[in-house]
Amino acid sequence: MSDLLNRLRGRGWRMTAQRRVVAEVLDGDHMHLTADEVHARAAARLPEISRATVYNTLGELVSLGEVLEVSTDRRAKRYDPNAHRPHQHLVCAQCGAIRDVHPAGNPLADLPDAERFGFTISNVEVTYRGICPDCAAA
Amino acid sequence: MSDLLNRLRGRGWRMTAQRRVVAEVLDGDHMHLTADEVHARAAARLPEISRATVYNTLGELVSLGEVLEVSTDRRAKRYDPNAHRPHQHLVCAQCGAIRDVHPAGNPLADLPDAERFGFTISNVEVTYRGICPDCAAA
DNA sequence: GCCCGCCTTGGACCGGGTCCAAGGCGGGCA
DNA sequence: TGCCCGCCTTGGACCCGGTCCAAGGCGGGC
Repeated sequence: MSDLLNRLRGRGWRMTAQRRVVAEVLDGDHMHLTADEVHARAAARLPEISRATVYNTLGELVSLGEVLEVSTDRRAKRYDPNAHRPHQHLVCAQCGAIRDVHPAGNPLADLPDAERFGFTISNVEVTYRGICPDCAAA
Repeated sequence: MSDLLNRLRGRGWRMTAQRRVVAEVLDGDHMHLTADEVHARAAARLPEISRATVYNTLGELVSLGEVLEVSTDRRAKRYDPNAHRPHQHLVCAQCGAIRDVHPAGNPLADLPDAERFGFTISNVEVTYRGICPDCAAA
């Protein structure tokens, strides 16, 4: 559980109360929180923590590859702690709920050479959109 | 060429100089312009046109299904006049260039039932990211 | 236990986008 | 052809997520 903290320490992170709290919020339950939601949860434990620090820390976690940034809409970015198994996202068009999903096969394989226009492709993002069971029932 | 204008008239659009100019800018060359770029090109022909009108008109074209909104980054939305043939996007991670691409097969087919969590999926967006030949050469 | 320099802070700022009330003008009808 | 209704346009204020900055705080190696 504090594997994450250990990895971070191992990478030379100066361990501050603020960083620990942010890392723990993300590691705690695997949701797709916005920066503001992370800030709110962190502030519940460490009331003085500032918005800027949360943004800084999230940015560092992203560039260390410990957390993924997800932009499924044009509202706030969301942070996905599930960075170690490749996956895509399924989003409810109505309530915005997000689920990690694992499509079969490699989505890159679907793009013929003639459609690559000489690009060196490194990454594919797939977003499935639809209505979740809860919204369908309502 | 003014097929677009005819369709819009047919749908009860009140045809104003502003709307005509915005529609023509988009219809003119098939790029992926931002709202501000559309505004700049429209203003070259109709200097008094306001930003608000460009946003309104783009929004209407999108909801009429004549233009697609593309959000490949967290900067400005882009508007894709190629709304009548389904396609995905290939984006240069360095310069931001965007190309329409047509993957083989239906990307939806790759998502097993067990990974759909009861959602009714209506739409899939795929973004391929990489380096374009120009940036690779530089 | 000290001290260097990385981290945190809060508040200003930014950019894309939306909203609004007031006035303009398209186009159906006579 | 001309009038008039009501849809469209305008510019400027506002919103929201995010970034930047200078000053002070504190982690942790020695």
